[in-house]
Amino acid sequence: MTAMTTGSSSRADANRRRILDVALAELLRDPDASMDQIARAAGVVRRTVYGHFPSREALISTLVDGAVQALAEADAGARAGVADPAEAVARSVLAIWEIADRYRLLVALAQRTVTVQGIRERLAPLRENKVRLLQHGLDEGVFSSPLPASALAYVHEQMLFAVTEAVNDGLVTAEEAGRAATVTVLTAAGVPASTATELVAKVSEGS
Amino acid sequence: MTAMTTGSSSRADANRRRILDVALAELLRDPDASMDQIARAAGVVRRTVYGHFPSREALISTLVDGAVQALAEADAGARAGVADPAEAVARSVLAIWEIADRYRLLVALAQRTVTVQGIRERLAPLRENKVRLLQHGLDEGVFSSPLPASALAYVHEQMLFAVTEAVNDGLVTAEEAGRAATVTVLTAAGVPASTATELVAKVSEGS
DNA sequence: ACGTCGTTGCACAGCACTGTGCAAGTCGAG
DNA sequence: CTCGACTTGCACAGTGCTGTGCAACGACGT
Repeated sequence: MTAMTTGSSSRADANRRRILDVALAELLRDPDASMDQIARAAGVVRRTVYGHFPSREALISTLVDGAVQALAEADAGARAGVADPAEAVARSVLAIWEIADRYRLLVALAQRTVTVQGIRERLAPLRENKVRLLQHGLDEGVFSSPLPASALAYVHEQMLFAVTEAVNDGLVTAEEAGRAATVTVLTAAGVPASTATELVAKVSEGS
Repeated sequence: MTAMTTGSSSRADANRRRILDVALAELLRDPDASMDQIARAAGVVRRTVYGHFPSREALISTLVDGAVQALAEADAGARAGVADPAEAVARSVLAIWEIADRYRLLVALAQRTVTVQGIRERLAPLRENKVRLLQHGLDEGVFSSPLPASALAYVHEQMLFAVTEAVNDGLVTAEEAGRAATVTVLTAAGVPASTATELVAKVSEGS
């Protein structure tokens, strides 16, 4: 009774994790990837996936929950106790960039309203935090933009996506991409290019 | 023989145009829209659509060709004979914004590699022009960015998409959106916010 | 050696969509 | 009115996916 279900469940758990991992990668490549594609990519038969997740919807839902949680933690942790909005944005973007995979999954899935309807809802609190931060910066004059904070949040999201795409196409090295994306996000928010560059250099030097 | 095929072909041509129009709108909403959805939205039976287009692929292809052509013409016309890179970008973005529908269709369809494989190829010349323009601006010092010109082009694309989304969600009025998007694109390219605002005001005053 | 649990392979029903064929309509031009 | 074209409604085969059932197989701890 000491290690009760340690039997084949270790192998089973490993399979479950691997299925989730490979599903993330596969859905990233094609948001409409079938259960068969995912199963084969995980080196497993389709029937086995249904042994772990009752439906495609459930699998994706698990993935989405994990992604949202990872993003929320990264974002919250990065800018805890940071007063300056510009620096908070910089830290936030750099932190989110580290787990851009999760982020892209959400963006990709959110565009098919069919699959999972509640992505935007589950992502809403995170987005609201970002909007508040941007608004704060606009109020203080640190940021400036013809767009309202809520729209600026969209721009920031898509910007991360664009830079990720650029990395995929080999236009930017993965190392530079995070800092470059952050600088671009800040300048798009109206922060002077020189200030943004300095800030990002300062913030990312401790990594 | 004077007006030969004027018979019911006028109605037929009208149908064909309406199918294309409504297909644009429908595929914008859901890039995986079925032939039946499109047909019903056009007030027609599915079988009729197949009377005009031999396959779903052909329909989409026609749509893509039209979109690419419209974009190329708008872009080329907008910046003909404009020397300053910043002004050229401003005019180009404003012009493209006017037909953002077509643009969004391409972006949306390009993300499913399954449907039409050659979108990026057909869009390539347009993108190359943009890259050259951005490079020119970087060389002259009008623009500044940690990203290379080719990656900046991606950022610009996604930015238009983000602002369009903001308009859809009612965060920005459609009137302001074009100018706001242009200013944001310019500032993201490193143009100081004040300069960008002035430039856009000047360029768009003649509309 | 044995039971348990995960895995496999196969088969099946159900669904949604594509593309085609065909007979019966409809509408406008001559 | 009548011809010719476009359109409609229906039926059909084919495909690819989901979710489920079931029997056989494998591995691992005891």
